[in-house]
Amino acid sequence: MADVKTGVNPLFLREEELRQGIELLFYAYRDFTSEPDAILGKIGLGRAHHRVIYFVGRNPAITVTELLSILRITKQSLSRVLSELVRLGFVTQRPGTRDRRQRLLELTEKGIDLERQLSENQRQRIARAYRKAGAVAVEGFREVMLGIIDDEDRPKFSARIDRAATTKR
Amino acid sequence: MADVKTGVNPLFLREEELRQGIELLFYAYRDFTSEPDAILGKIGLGRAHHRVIYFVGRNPAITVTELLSILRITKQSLSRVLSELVRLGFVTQRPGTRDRRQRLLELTEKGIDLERQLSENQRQRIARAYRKAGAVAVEGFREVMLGIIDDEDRPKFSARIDRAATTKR
DNA sequence: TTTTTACGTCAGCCATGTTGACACAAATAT
DNA sequence: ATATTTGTGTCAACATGGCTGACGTAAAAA
Repeated sequence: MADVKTGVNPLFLREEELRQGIELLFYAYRDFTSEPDAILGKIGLGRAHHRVIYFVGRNPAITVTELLSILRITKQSLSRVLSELVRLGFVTQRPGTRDRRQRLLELTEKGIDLERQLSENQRQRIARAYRKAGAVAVEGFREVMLGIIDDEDRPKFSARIDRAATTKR
Repeated sequence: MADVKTGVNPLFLREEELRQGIELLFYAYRDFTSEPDAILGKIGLGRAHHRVIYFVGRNPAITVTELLSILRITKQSLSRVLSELVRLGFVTQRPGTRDRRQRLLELTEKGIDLERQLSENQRQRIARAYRKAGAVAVEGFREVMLGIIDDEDRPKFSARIDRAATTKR
């Protein structure tokens, strides 16, 4: 508030800039999730289902523990959603070969279809934004987003490594 | 999948790029909200309270209707959270002067303190990311994020206009 | 053989969203 | 002047998706 009076404090601009960053994240996430949510709503599913379908599709044969570490929710919370998806035939489970306690998760055809439909929307939104902003801006976007993300998850965005090489099934 | 076999399909890279965009948003938002959530949890509040406190702090004398249009939730949902904040002394309401049906919302000292504490965390996260990425990247980040946001909310990010000039109280 | 790990389940609670219905005062339109 | 619309609030009921705590089982690892 003192900044308003002085009018020349560079910290005011900085604060304003940072608040814009906060708001960009809020609005982008709000709009980014709204359409898939609407599609999901029609078939009695929610955003939590979307996340599971997305990450299982993205990481075929992912284990429950790995999925939990991505989502950062409890196994009880995941269980509810995951067992619904299995029951409804979107996801299959099969025991791991080296470790038979594991349940490796995969999308069924039906699951792949739904995943496509949901993320198509989001991909289009991103594609539109990327196209409009241009390659340099996209690189800047990536850098800033990576800086916002906790260190431990950044490696996920390095030139994509075959997960089979780093995790044992 | 066909892309994997051909190995040279440029659409594969594009798909990968877009999926990375999706994931950047997921992880960034997850990490961006987790620390404020923890602070709020200790005093018995949640993310919904944070959003209200944030936008009331950002837009002093905002009306309930305006707040609803930002948050895109129902008035019943807002009511629960807002009346708690008023009851706990974080937010005050006063009737509008030109329109006495309105309840103009403002943060109390206590509300300002909490807002500071919560968004300080987020500002620091953004500041760190901005610093690391540099000015050009930040501009790219802004452009892409604006492209992701629905058209109608983009004007909010133009060189900040005095709200008093565009909305009547 | 003991301990740890991966996974699951039951039960209950909380936060935050929804819809629908009703109410009232104030502003606006006819 | 009266009728309608708008801004706000409230009650009630329900859904989703988090959480904790407790307990169980099979398989892997020590």
